[in-house]
Amino acid sequence: MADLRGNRAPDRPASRPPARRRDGGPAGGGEISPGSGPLYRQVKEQLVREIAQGRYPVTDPLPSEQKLAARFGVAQGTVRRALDDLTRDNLVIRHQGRGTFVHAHGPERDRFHFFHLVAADGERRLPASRVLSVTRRRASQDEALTLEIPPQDRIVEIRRVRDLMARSAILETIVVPDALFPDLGSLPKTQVPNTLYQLYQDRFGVIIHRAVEKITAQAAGRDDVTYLGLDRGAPLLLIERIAQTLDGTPVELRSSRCDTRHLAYFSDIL
Amino acid sequence: MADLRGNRAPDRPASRPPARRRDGGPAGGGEISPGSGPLYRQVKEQLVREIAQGRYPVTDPLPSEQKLAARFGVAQGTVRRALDDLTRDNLVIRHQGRGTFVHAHGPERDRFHFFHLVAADGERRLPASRVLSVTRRRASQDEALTLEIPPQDRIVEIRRVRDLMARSAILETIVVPDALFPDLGSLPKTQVPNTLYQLYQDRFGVIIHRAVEKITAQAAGRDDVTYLGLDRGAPLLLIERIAQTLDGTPVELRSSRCDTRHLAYFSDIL
DNA sequence: ACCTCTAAGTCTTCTATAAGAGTTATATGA
DNA sequence: TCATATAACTCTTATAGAAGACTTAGAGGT
Repeated sequence: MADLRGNRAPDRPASRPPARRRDGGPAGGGEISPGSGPLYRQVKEQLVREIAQGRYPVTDPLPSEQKLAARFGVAQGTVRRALDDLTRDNLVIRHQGRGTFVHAHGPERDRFHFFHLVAADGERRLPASRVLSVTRRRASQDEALTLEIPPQDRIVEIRRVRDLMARSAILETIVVPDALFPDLGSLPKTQVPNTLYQLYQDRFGVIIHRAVEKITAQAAGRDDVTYLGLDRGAPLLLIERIAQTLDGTPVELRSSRCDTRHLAYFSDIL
Repeated sequence: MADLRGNRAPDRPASRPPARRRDGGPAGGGEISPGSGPLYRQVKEQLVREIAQGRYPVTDPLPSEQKLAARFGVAQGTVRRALDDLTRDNLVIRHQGRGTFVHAHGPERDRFHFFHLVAADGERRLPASRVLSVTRRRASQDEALTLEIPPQDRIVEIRRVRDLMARSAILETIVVPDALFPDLGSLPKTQVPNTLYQLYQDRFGVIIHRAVEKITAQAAGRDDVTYLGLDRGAPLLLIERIAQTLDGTPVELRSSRCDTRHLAYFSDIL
């Protein structure tokens, strides 16, 4: 495997990619053989596959542009084009002189990229968490449907309250498939870290790549009164998030009920 | 003006850019003269300036890569790098064989890029608008501050109700500086179009480029009861948007009060 | 003997250039 | 009117050198 250039002769000079153009003439119709479209896109898609299957640990770099170019049988610039695309898709991060790394989760990324709630004073801080419960149970019909797991499959549910500015501000319920996160359900409450995505990544090899959030206004119910100190029926913000991995598999359901008296959701439209 | 290559000799062959590397030797210190940083970034910044000042009407294309390369005295690939950046910043849109155009507003872009409210059934539709009033008045202190205009300056306020699925769903108040939008305040209610950003662009040459939205939950007040048919105190979503032009000048304040019983705000985190 | 600093070397990504291929619109002739 | 060139444009690929970061060998001090 490796060479993307299709069914040409395997006489690659190894040090200098041949000055080919495209596979197949301009008249040909199908061109389905080894992958169609621009070379750089084929390279990109192959790299996405490899990253998705966890081939490159976040601690050490991907093969260099030169190595990848040799492996795929294309020019270094073509690999570079693909890697640039991966960079703007937030899949990898590159450091001149050091190498290219799979973009890992950490406090920074979780705070700025995946956490959009900002205190009234404008300060962006990651809240402290107080875990209420960690339980293992069977998925509801809705949960199984959105997580794309068999009905009645086991899931792990984490409930927690997050404090912002010494105030209980967010009541959060997190649901993940038990199959993907073995032993997570047995984790003691005190051992659940604040930045869960980092845990998913470091302990279970699951990298959260994108998320979709649905935001509505709700009236405070019993739990909201208990844990957030809201009046019954007071307006609160409900954020329902579905988080996905690289290949689009939904792996986490998260509903956050927020007291927006001292808190707001911020969204940038670029 | 034009040539970005600094204070070199003006002996450019016009058809073939010289094979230079950088201005100044590696030992030199300052290098402040014509602009620092990579060439492609200088080209990009120059293009942003020209686009921001409305030099290229949205109807016809920018100069071709070759022309720009000749004008700036760089290679075509360098201009291309700059234009690619502008593409991913949503400033321009490119069509192979046709040309490069300033990315214009229209129903499509307004619907998918700047309108994040989606009906419960998942359908994405731009709502119909019913304009309540168009008035000219003096800016409040807050409004003047966020719009960065002199206090007490004149502004135009548009109030309207937007219907989604034959239901009054959004109560919207829009505030823009009168100075930037002459005669907008005199527009009859029936003449206010649905997609305002297209109007800003086509009639006033103001291109909205990015926006920041702050979302909170609120209790329904008197107006909400009147126009949205909500019960007093019922929870609703308040979206406060500040829209900016290319150069970051805030030009529009928009507050949308949404009945989220049949509507939700969607946010994609990529 | 051991530690510290320095400099060369090597490996990495970044920048700039070039040329040919593909796409689209327009002009031209049957 | 329709087919066919033709011109103008962007897109793709390739190559070379520059810039940055880490490794390692060696000098010099303690």
